[in-house]
Amino acid sequence: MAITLPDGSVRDYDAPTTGAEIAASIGAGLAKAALAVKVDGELRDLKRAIDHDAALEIVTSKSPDALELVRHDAAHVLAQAAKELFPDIQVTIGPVIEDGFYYDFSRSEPFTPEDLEKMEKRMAEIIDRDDPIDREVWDRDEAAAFFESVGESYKSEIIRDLPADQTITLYRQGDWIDLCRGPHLPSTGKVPKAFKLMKLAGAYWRGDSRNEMLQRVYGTAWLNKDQLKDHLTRLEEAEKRDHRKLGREMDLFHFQEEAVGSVFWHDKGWRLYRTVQNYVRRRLDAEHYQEVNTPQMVDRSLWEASGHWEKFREHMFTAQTEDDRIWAMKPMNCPCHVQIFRQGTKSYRDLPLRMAEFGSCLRYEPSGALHGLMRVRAFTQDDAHIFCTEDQITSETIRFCELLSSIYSDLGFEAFVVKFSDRPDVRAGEDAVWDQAEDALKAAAEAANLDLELNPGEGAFYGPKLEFVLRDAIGRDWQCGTLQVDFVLPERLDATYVAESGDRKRPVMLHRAILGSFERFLAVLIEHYAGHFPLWLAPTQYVVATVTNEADDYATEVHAQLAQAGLVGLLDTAADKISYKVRQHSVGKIPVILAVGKREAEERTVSIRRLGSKEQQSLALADAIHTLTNESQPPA
RNA sequence: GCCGAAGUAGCUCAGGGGUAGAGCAACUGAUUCGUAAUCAGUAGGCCGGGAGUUCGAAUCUCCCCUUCGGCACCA
Repeated sequence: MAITLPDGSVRDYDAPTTGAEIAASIGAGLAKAALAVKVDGELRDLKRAIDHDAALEIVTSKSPDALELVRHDAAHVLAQAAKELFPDIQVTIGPVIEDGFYYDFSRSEPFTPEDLEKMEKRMAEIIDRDDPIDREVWDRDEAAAFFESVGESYKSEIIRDLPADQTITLYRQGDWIDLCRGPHLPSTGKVPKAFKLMKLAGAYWRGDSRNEMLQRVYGTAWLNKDQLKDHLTRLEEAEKRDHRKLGREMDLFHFQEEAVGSVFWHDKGWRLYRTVQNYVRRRLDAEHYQEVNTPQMVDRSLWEASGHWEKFREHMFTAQTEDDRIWAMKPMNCPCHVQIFRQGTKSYRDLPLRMAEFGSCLRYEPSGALHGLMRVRAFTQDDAHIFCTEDQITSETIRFCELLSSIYSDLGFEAFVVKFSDRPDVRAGEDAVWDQAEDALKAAAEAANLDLELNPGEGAFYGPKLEFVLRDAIGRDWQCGTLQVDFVLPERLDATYVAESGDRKRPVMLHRAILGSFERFLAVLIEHYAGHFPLWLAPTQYVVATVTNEADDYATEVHAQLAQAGLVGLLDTAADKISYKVRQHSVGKIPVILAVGKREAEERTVSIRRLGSKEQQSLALADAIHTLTNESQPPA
């Protein structure tokens, strides 16, 4: 039997053999380091028989697959530990996730943080035992009966639902046996002690809120302790830049109980908001969007016509007036934009018609969904609808993508990925219309040179969508932009235009947003920059701080000239030490500190210190104003 | 909405049936100083809200609200 190794060499073995034996025949070191094998590209247990010619690769901790194996085994060790400590629980599933794993258990009593510590300790003991992990193939019915007999009804339910042609495998480690597809490490001792149980949470069985709630234990697992430490450090860094914390510290906004899910924007936060909004408005103007503004409150009949009443009624704020009319606070802008489109007769010559609104919407989001600025009940979208012909979908998509990537880049985000979400189970419109919409959007995305990740079944109820997910400074992803093709709403709300032929036709609506909502985007922006905004975005751009009161007059003049040049900043003439002032304003994340003392006053210069730098630069006042004015100009 | 945890000064937190605490911030005064903390003093609280137990509740019990971590949801 010929086994081809990654370096191209071919070795001959008697069949059957195993990955473990092959590794041993190559070298004792490799045998020890081996975690699993790849047979013709398929990841397998080291101990599983190999009985045919194959390309083979020994997987060690250096392989890209190692982390996944280790995390998967850590999940199993957790399940074993939990079962040993709490024999009355049922185990369910425990997959690998980003940075680690989780395991869902069924138990009437909630786990406590102390239980978490116990489980972690027991996991270490199981690893020390170094129990061999062995694969067994079982008959389906026997396996289901077995799990039923030991009180593991979730496992037997999983088995019953597995596809008929799937081999049922169980893995035995020590006294514990679990249903699993594998592959696994050869023994529990191979799991590095570089894991940590992170948190407890509730999670629905099979992800369905109609099902019972299980108890989920989250863990993080790595190949070595250094990696674990790095991960924990990254989490601490993320916590420091949490927009809720920075929002308070930088005096940008607050929330309070009387207005759950709505933002109280303070002076500085609102300045940031306006800066971003004004920037986006200029970009839209340049792209020939019409900016409109539509009613906050609209009679329910419009939402019934659009289909939103039926689908989202319980998530809408409503008001009833003396005349018994029911009004809905608009949860979105599209139906209103169609009303503007319907005013007067539109011609094909009017298309594409790009209608934009900084649309303030209200949605009664479920209480558990609220999260700082990221998910609120009152928010403003940078919304627009492009009314166009089918032929224009491609060119409008390309145009939009160019605008979007340019705006992201100006705002400091260079990387983003695009997801394509197609028809959901519950939807409006005929399948033929969906075919048409999906094909059109996909073709347009291809024409725009986008690399698409597929996101099946995640489209809006009226059409497929592209989702633009940007990556922030510490590698986290945030969905912000969207582009959705809609053939349904123009039909429902009876939007038409007169075609070249003189016939009335339905326009296509492209729903699109770049930031998504200002609230959410500003949260992302705050966290991306960790509050250290570039000058054009910073709500307070500079502070003029005196070294002694002898420089007060000059400092006042510097401040006045900067303000005259359009910059926003502070004057600090308090009788404190300059080092104290530097600290105060650095903590306040003011990007530029201009220190002026006797020397500067005499020479008519300023000493500039940038946030995050210990360097100082002495510049003539006029040059400093010139430099800072240039730097504070928005990109467009 | 569901599971779990938490709400004490502006912030971070201690206290745990018998008069409400600290550090930082704030305010007042002094300090005139060269790039991340000068000194002293003052003020600040219905201990998230409501009910109950008790001679007495910030503390114990119940209900509610909000926040946090997840799940579900996200037009």
